[in-house]
Amino acid sequence: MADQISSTFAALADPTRRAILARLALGETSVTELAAPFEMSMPAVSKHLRVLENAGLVERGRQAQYRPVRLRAEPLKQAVGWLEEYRRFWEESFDRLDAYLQRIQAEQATGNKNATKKETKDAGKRK
Amino acid sequence: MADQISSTFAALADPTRRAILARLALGETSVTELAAPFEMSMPAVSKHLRVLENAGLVERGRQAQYRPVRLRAEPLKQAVGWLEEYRRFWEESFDRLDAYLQRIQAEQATGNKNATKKETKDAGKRK
DNA sequence: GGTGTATTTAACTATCAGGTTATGTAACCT
DNA sequence: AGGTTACATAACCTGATAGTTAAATACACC
Repeated sequence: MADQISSTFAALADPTRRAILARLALGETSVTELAAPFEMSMPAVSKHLRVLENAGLVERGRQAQYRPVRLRAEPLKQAVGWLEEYRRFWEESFDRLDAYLQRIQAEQATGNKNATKKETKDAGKRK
Repeated sequence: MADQISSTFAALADPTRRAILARLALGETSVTELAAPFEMSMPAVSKHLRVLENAGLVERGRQAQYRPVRLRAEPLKQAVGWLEEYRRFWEESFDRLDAYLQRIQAEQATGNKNATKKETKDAGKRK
């Protein structure tokens, strides 16, 4: 089995599974109800649920014939933690030209040395 | 081809690719240097880069024989946006019992209304 | 105890992902 | 021009994913 964060991201890579999680955010429900919106057989949904369960993103209960499914969001926390490391990169809001300009500017200013470290002085300038 | 967010998550689901992105956060570099830490052939790394590129997570330049690779973090923004929708779920810091207690409390308070039409009476009873 | 409902498991198929080796291509370096 | 360096592409293999239909299981209800 893969590491936790890999299986979390893998689970999230499928639109059906993301839709299932979105539904579960409204509250625990049955497999049949989860399956209803999809043009897909029940066993297919059952498999998606298994993937989500293996990733720790859902838990399953037992209640009469029903096996209620419930969201477990903890793994998402870890995923967001990983992504946050990159926040500064997208917050620099750069398109390619900006990036290029910033880079050569930085290079000229510092005599190069750490040209890839980005200096991004006026990153907020877009438009 | 899949939607943007699916291919972003799919790209992030592989540890090699996450390591590549982590390296790129330190600055743009060559394919060979990216490949160095891995026990894997160059073509394998090349494929990973292709996946990252298709997901919009890297850009590639051309500089003599080198084809420098550079991080593009914008798609991560969207991914984190999706995840943020679930933040409240993991911040509620709940184990299953907590979740159960919160749910019945809410149900009692609101006269049931959004109990997922299932009443989930003793859902917290695992074992 | 048989029937209906909810869901899983099994068996199968097709496609995709990640790896390999071998070969091709483009730019640099005498 | 010929060799080396840096990389990509092609062809191939293997295992995992995503779906299917059909059968099995579990419980509720009469």
